[in-house]
Amino acid sequence: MNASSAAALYVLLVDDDHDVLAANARFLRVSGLDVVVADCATVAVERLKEGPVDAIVTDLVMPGQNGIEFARRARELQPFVPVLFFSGYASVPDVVSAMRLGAVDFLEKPVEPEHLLTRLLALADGPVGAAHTRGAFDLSEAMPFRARVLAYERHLIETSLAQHQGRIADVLKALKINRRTLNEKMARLGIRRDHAID
Amino acid sequence: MNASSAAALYVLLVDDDHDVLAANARFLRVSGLDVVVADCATVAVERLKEGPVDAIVTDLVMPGQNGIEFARRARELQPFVPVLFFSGYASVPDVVSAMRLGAVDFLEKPVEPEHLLTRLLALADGPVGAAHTRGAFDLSEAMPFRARVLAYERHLIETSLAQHQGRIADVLKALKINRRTLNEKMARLGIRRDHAID
DNA sequence: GTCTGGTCGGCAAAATCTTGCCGATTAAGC
DNA sequence: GCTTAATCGGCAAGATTTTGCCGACCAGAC
Repeated sequence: MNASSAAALYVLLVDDDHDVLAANARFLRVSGLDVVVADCATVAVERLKEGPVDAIVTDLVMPGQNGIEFARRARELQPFVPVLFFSGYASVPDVVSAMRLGAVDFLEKPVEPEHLLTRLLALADGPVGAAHTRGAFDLSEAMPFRARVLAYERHLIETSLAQHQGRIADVLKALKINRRTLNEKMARLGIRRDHAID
Repeated sequence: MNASSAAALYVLLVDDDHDVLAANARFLRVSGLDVVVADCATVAVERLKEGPVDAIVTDLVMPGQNGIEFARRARELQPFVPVLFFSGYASVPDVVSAMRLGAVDFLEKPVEPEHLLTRLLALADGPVGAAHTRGAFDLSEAMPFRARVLAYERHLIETSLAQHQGRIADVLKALKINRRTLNEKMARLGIRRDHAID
């Protein structure tokens, strides 16, 4: 929460450009964060093996192992660490890959230190990787409990229905649910079994 | 709807460019999918209100409501539907927003119909981005319906509890649920509100 | 035509869940 | 000690949901 006290964020900063790396590291440090740097994926991985960090900030494009590869490796070592990418040449597919891999953010180069700091601090309060760690389900406070549960029921049924090409009998077995109950729910939730034959 | 032929994917295609819309729709149809189109977010939302679709493919940039806004709205109506964006002017932040919102994919314009089809079919078998888009909920078929719904309820409650530092009163408001009911559920599900001080 | 497998929906009893009312408990303040 | 705010849980009337039983449909097989 507060970057002032002893609970400073411990950040691993990875960038192959030494000047940028140093500059950013310095800025973050004077801003109260604990920063450890690495100029390539290999070094960064070594660093991760030593112990947990609160966040990883890495360039996407680096000689040797690229950011995505590195992030994948990092996830193996520390499954829940938030990874924040930045890149000057990010293509849409790159960003998609990164986000799928669980990136919590993606900044564009040149990275403004203040901006980076803001994002990092944001990680601190807001339930971090919430977005992907938890799924698109607990979208904010928007929907009331009841509605969400119903939505989930609908999802389960529709999914199972699709998975079994709409054969009720199979869905029944898969979901271990009473036929009458399933029928009732489908009626209530307005689920039609379009998924016809195949 | 079209229940005659196959267990076709039922796709909602949204694009303000009528020509592109028509062309893509045609291609997908001859490829065996069921397609319903909309030339703006408003129409698309109306369509969603009518019933579930298997996937939504939408342009990111549209007059009126943009794709992100639309996706958010769509999620309220159908929380689990996979949303696939495409855009020709996607900026990195756009892609980040989209992915955070649970997009399963992001294509660049011009969209090659074959490519789009491939991505859509990919959704069909292996719930692709499932891991994070959907959360740990519709994992295996293992658990029976009842159990899964309960697990989801538990998740919702625990999440909200954590989000409000264990203050029941706040959870009540957030989830719009009766206090007595929440208490009952917590007792039934064996949820304790440990979440002490921070 | 007749039979069979897969589905539906009406009905009603049984099982559950929801919720208002009320008193109890605990921690913090006055 | 007394008061207030935040929670809990017992109880019971109501509201909903779940299910078994039964008859009906429809499509394909015989």
